[in-house]
Amino acid sequence: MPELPEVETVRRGLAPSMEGAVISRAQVNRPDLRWPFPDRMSERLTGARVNRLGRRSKYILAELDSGETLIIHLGMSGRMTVSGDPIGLFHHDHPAPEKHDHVVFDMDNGARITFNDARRFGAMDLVRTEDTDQHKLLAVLGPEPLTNAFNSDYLAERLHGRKTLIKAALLDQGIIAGLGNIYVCEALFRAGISPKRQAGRISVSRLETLTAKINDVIAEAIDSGGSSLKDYRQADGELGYFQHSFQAYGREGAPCQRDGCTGSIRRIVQSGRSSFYCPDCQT
DNA sequence: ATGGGGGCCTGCCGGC
DNA sequence: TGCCGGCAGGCCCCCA
Repeated sequence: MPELPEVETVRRGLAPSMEGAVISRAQVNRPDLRWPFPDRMSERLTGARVNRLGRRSKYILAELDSGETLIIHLGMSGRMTVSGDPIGLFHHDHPAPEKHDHVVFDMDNGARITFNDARRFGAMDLVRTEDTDQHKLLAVLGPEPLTNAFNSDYLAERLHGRKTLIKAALLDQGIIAGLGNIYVCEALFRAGISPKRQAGRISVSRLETLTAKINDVIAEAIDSGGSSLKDYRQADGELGYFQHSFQAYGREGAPCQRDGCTGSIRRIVQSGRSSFYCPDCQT
């Protein structure tokens, strides 16, 4: 599920309940997700105050006053939902536990944060906060959209000479961090670039367009997620990801929405993943 | 170095 | 109604 905009939406949803609050109880219901949890994770989290909730790419970073940072990845199916009342004005019961509730944090403000992940491709780890950037999972990440480091000069340099498909290159978190299959499809559609084009054979001017469209689609998706935050606390945890309307992703057979284009969206499989694109206007 | 493909898990959906 | 194959928004790791 979660690419950068969804993870940022989750972060914003959790922040009011977690920042400044102490984890009074950390319930860990199994020894691992994708990898084993760090040693004594529950003990290291219990009693710690969350100074700040940050994000790097698709990772949520909970900076603790213990000097450690909890790194959280949602994988494909991970969800983090809030129940209870962080303001403390009203009494709210917590919903009954559900299947795949693997980690549950009770905060000292009454909020409960539940990490649910059916497929268990998610992950959690603890790292000394000053070593966060050097963590194995984070050290290899490229720049994110919407930062100064991500620009067309950078992209041109990284793609120069690369024979891999542009679709695969944009999914490579070491080149650009935070994109997944959906937003790569959407950005390539907006830029009019075929997912089948070789990464190193795209003109600089088209890479400028691509850079701008990546930034646009990510910013719009974050805004869209943010606009649904008022519903964040609903019991079903629905974040409204799917309210975002896609122009290519998932629209196989549907007419292309680009002005003047009479083509229709096709689905092809590239390196085992679906790509949705318009063969008429993405070249 | 680069790239392609397998594998990790469970749930859901469509077809028979 | 039940079974089965295919598919899913991620990412590490192994191999050529």
